[in-house]
Amino acid sequence: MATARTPYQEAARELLRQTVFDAARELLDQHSWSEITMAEIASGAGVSRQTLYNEFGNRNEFGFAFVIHEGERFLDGVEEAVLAHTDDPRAAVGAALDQFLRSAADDPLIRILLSDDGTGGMLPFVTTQGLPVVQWATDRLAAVIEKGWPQAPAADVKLLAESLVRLAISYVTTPGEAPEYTAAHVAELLGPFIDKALGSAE
Amino acid sequence: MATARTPYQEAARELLRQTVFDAARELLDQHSWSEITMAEIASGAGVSRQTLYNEFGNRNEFGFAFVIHEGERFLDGVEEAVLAHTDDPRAAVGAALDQFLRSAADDPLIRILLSDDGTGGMLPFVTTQGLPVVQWATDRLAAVIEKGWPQAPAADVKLLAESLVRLAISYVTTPGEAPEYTAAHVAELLGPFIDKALGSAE
DNA sequence: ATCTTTTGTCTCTTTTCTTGACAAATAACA
DNA sequence: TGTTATTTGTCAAGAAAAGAGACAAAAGAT
Repeated sequence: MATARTPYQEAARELLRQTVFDAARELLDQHSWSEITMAEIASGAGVSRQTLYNEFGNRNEFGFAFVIHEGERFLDGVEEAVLAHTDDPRAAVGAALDQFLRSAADDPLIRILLSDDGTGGMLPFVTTQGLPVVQWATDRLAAVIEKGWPQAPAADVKLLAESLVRLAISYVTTPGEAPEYTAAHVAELLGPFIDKALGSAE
Repeated sequence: MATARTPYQEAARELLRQTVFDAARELLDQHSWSEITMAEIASGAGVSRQTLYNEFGNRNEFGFAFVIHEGERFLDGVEEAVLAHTDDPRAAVGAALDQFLRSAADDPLIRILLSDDGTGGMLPFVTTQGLPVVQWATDRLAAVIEKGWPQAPAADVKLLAESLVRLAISYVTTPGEAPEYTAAHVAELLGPFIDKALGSAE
C-alpha cells in the first residue's frame, strides 16, 4: 500500500515525538521516573526543554504520552491475535490475553513499570492515576473487537474491552499463573458473556 | 549497535530530503525529468518550493542529489559483496560488479536513467555531466576497498575504484553479456592489476 | 516572433525552536 | 524544622526554518 503521503510537517512532528520517547526510554532503562528530569530528556533528544513543554504540556502529560506510545506495541500484537480467531470469540480473547502477557514478559515498558519500588516510579500511570491509559486502551481494544464482530452491541463490546484491559493490567502488574493458564481461565470466566455479546457460533 | 543519537534537527533535515526524494521518484515513475517541475516535486512532498531551493540550490543540483541518494542503495550492496571476499580480491571485484548489475536490473533509479529517449531525461547526470556522480561513487567504493585491504596503496585503490565505477556505469547504460559473464570478464581484465595492488593471496 | 511556463531570486510573514530568565513547587540537607 | 538545591512550569525575546507572493530572466511552445 502506498504510504499515504503525509505532509512533511506531520512527519516531522512524529519524528520529534519518536525521538523524545526514545531518549526517555533510554534514560528510564537506567533510572527511575522520578530520577530523570525534563531537561535530561530534552537534551537526550537534542531538543530544548521548551519544545518538550510545547509538545506535551507538562511532566505528567508527558508520562502518559510515553506510556501510551509504548503501549501501542501491545495493541498491535493483540489486534493480530484477535483477528486470527474471528470464528471463535472465546479463543480470540484467550489468544489476545496470552499474546499480551507473553510479549509483556520482556518488554521495556513493562520492565520500567514493574521496577517501581514505590518511590517515584511510573506505576501510578497505569493504576492509581491510570484512567487515561485504561480509556485509551479500552477504545483501541473495542475498535479491534468491532472490526471482528461488527454486529455486536456497542455497549457490550465496550464493557468487555474495559474489563479485559483492567484484567490485563492487573495480571501484568501482579502476575498469577503462567500466561497460558491465566488467559484460558479469563476466557472461561468471560465465556458466557462473550458468547452472548459476540455470538457463540457467528 | 545503538543508533548514534542524532540531534533531532539532523533527523528532521534527513526526513525532509527523504520525503522530497520520495516525491520525485514517484513523479519520475510516470514522467521524464524534463516533464516534472520543481513546483510539482515540492507540492508532492508537502513542502514549499522555496524550501526545495534552500535545501538543494537549483534544479540541477537537486538532480545530482537525487541520483546520488538513490545510488546509495547500490553501494550498500556492493560493500557487502566486496567484504565477503577479502580473501580473494579478484572474486571480490567480480562479485561486486555482478551484484551491482543484478540489482540494477530492476531498480527504479536505473529504470529512470534508461528511460531517457534523449529529450530531457536524467542520463546526462551519469554521463556527459556525470563527473560529480563518478567522483562520489569512486570515493565510496575506494573507502570500501580500503576497508578490506587497508595496506593497499591509496593511489592504486583510487584508480581501481574509478575504473570500476566507470565500467559499471558503462555496462549498466549499455548492457553487454549477462551480468555473470560481464563481471567475470572485467575481473579477469583487471586481475593482474588487482593482484598487484591488493595482493594476490593476502 | 509572441505567448506561456518554469526557473531562480528576493522580501515579507508566519511558525517553530532556542535561550535565558524567574517565581513557585519540590526535594535534599543541616 | 528551617535553609539550600533542584526542578518545574511559564514568559518573553531572539534565531532559524519554512511558507507565500512577486518578478525578471531563461526556456519552451505555438
